[in-house]
This record gives sequence, structure tokens and C-alpha cells, in this order.
Amino acid sequence: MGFSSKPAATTQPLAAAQTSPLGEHLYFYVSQAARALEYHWRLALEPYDLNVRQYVTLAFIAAEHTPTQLDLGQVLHLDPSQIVKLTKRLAERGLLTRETLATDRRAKYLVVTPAGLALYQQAQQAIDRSEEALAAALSRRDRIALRSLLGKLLPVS
Amino acid sequence: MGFSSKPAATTQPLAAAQTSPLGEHLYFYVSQAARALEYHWRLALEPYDLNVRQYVTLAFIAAEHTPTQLDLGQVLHLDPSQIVKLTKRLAERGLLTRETLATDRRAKYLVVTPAGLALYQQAQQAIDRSEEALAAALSRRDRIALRSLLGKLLPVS
DNA sequence: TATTGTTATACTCTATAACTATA
DNA sequence: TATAGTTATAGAGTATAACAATA
Repeated sequence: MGFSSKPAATTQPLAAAQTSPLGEHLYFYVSQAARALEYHWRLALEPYDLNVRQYVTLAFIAAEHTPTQLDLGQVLHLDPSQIVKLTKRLAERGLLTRETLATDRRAKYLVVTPAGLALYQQAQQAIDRSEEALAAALSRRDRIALRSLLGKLLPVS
Repeated sequence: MGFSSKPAATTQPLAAAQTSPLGEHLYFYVSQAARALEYHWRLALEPYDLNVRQYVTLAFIAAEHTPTQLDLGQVLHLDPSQIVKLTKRLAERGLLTRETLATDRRAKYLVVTPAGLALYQQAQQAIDRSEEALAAALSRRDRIALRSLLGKLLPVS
């Protein structure tokens, strides 16, 4: 949405009328901020030809040790069929390999290749620079406060 | 995203590994909150068979006086072809009418029907109840602080 | 019988271009 | 020539079910 944020095109459903009470809703300014942040992530990742999901995938595989596709699906909240597409595409680019697990030959585990790790690390630097620039508007205290406030909105259970 | 929020399926790309530094990013907790809020909006609108965009459309037309399709497109950041689909669907349901503007017969302006207004008002009450329940976790001061903090993240220009 | 992954399909959204009718 | 709207089409993302291999 966001009548006022630059990330105009290629974004999500919503919008708010500037003058209407709609714009007063929590939902609107939270998602407007989210969209702005997503826009900057996309911008940062563009040179590496990675979308956010692909970046998160590489980050997850690099952080965990050779997770299985099922593990990845749980983290991304994606069903298996989408995981296949996602990982195959990254495998085709030589960024990771998909290997069958010896102890359970139904499962496939994911390994980042050196090329994948190098790309991820470059992308990570770009992401960090981008977030630093954005978060520069917030003091450390602000950031902690923001996180705490947003936490109160999340499902309690 | 959100490994921890209920709005699991039918949501957006992202995700965060709970243990990885990924979860520390502003982007993640802001969009996690946005997704939680969107989930509650969808839930509230479900009984009225409205999605968020349709609801915003009705709200906008009800607030503005007979806006043109172009006006709507600018608010929603949608191109004309999508506006056509959107408004036609609502018109088929008898929630609004699309009439050609006398002073410029290329343009069409949108009018909410009594049925559309009634549905919108019911939906609005549901939305208000839903947001109240969520925002109950925040004091008035919290809400103002949240808005201010998020505002700092938005594009300056 | 349940689980992991795979394939196929349909449906919604989104993006784009070509077209019309008016201006 | 430009503008408001329309139609058609292609693509991405998502959701679902059926299936194979393995446990």
C-alpha cells in the first residue's frame, strides 16, 4: 500500500486514503513500513540476482549445517512442492547442492557451494549496508523500543 | 514470514531462522508484525467475502465523493487494467456502480450502492473490533510511539 | 501406514502491450 | 497527440492433489 512510500509498483494489495480514517489503522502504517523495508532489501539484493526468499534460503543453509528440505520448508512456511522449485533453481545456478541423506534416503539435505557462500556473503554485506542506512534514523534505544512494541502485537501463544 | 506467528499459510515470501542473525533485522520483525495484522484483517473481513483491497476500495469510495477509476488507481497503486477487474467484480456483486462522467465521457466514476455501503459499514465494525483487540496490547502512548518510530523508517522525500 | 520429496494443475496476482473512445 | 478505460496475454506466486520412494 502506501500512498506516500516510493516502493510503488511490484508491491502488495493494500493502500490507504491519505485523508480517510483508514490511514489511522495500525495495519496501515506497520505494513507501509514493512513495504519500505522490503523495497530496500530488494534493491540491495538486485545486483546479486537474488530475491528475498532466495537470500533467506542461502542464509539459513549457511547458518544451519546442511538442513534438509523439510527443515527449510518449516522455516519459510512453504510446502514441499514450493521448496523443490526454490532449491532446484538455486542448484541450477550452482549456489547449492541437493544430496540424498544416507540415514534416510527419502530426505535431501542442502549444502551451500563455495560459489553460493561467496554470493551470499556479498549479498549480506549489501543488506547490512542497506539496513544500517535505514536504521540510522533510529537510535539504539529507538530500535529496542520498536522491537518491543511490535512484539506486543504478535500472537501471544 | 514469521516462524512464530500463526498466519502461516497464504502469506508472504520471507522468513527468519530463529537462531540466526537474520531474525535480528528490522525488516523481519516489522514484516512479521505486518503479516500478523494482515492476518487479522483477513479474518475480520472473511464473513463479508471481502479481501483487504476490496474493503479499502469501498472505504475510499464511501469517503471520497464518487471518485473516478483513475483516482482509485492512484490510491491503490494499481494500474488501470487491474482497476477494471477490481471494480467490475464489485459492481457485479451490486456493491458499487460504474458510471460515465458527463463532463468527460472517457472517465468512469464510482458510486457505492446502498447495499455496498451497508456491507462496508458492517465490515468496518468488524475491522474496528479486530484492531481494538490487537491494539489493546498497546497503550495510547505506545501506539503514538510506534507510529512515530515507524515514521522514521519511511522515505524522507 | 506415515513420511519426504516430486510432479502436475489450477487459481490468483501482477506486468505489459495493444486497442477504443473520447479529449 | 494525449488520456481514461478496456481487453488479452504472459508470468510469477500460491494452493492442492496425486504420486513414487522410502521408512
